[in-house]
Amino acid sequence: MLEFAILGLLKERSMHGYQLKQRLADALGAFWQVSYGSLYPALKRLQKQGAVEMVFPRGEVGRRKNVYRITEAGERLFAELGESTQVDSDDNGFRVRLAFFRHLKPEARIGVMERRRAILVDRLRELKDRLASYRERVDGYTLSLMRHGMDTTEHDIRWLDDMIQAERRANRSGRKRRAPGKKGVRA
Amino acid sequence: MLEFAILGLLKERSMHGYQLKQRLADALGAFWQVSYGSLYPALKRLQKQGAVEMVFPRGEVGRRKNVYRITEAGERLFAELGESTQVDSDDNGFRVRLAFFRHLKPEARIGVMERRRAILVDRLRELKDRLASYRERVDGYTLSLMRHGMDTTEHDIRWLDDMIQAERRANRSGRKRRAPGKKGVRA
DNA sequence: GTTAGCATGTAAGGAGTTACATGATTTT
DNA sequence: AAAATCATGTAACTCCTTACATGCTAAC
Repeated sequence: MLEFAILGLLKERSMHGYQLKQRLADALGAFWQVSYGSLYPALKRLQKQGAVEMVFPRGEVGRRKNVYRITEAGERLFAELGESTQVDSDDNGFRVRLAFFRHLKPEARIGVMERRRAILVDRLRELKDRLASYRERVDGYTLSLMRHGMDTTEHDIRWLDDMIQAERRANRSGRKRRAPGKKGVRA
Repeated sequence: MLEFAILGLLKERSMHGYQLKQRLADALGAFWQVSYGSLYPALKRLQKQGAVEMVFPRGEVGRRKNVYRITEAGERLFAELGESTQVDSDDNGFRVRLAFFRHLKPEARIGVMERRRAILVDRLRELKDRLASYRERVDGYTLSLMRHGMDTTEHDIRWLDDMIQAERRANRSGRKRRAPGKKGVRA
């Protein structure tokens, strides 16, 4: 997830680690805080893999700032991670991918959203089933937890439906157009 | 979190690992799936700490089933973990605690919910601030993510408020339910 | 001239997962 | 007798965190 986010940020422009953390906080700070202890090792891993490369060979400008640029291999890795089914059931995993959706192909976007939707529908059914069979046996707190979980999941599904619909509309009209309008995503 | 959940289940009745996993799936399966690869080692750790003990010295009844019982030390550990501020910002951490709220003292319950509320209020402010300052610069997907995050967080806060209120009402009125000293919990 | 912020990194550890490995018991 | 499910466990790994350690640079 972190490597995907790093690549997504570097697709916009080359940056150094410190900047990456700040930009990550801008878009996802409310849900996900990354520490340097995971960020810098992740950058090194990506460099070793050849997905990113350093723009200045450490120390060129006098200031110790390691600016990284995404490579061709990195672009491929980004696309691969963005469509990976490995993180579909991870709530935050979906948020992170959504934050970089603009860099995914429209078909990939719809695929990710529909897989996510299927997982939420499963979760909803699971909650409904449990609630139906345990209603008498569970305490009020657990009941409240389940009911709130159902509400939230239903809300999430409606949100996804709106986004899927908007995406399809955008794809049908004007094949070259980018993301749905800034105001038009939610009804 | 896992150790807290195990202790919470064992407070109700003694069980073996396999049963623990099933019961965990009953209450929290929609949010949290635990694997045996973490469950069994956790039980061993708890046993080594003296928080749980085996009821049958392995193999007594012929059947290889390790039934665990919570100890006095385990009860103390449960209460400590239930009030720990270490997991307040973890969404699932709160759900797990809620599922065992009935075993916490009323003051502890209110404390946990109010700390959770404060974190959600922070998250909401963070989202509002980011949205206000980045509205023009972020793409439609990120915008939608932030707006949906705000909606969800507001919904969660209202839910918490209802629960806090209900808890306070219950504490003020029904003080006579359930004496604090339960001695016959064994067996 | 010292505090705050910029910038990078490592070591140890936490809290899990997946895959593997085994065997007993119940159901069909 | 085969298949399903019950039951326990380990090894290797993932992906992150916290705490530590360093030094530069801008601002007050």
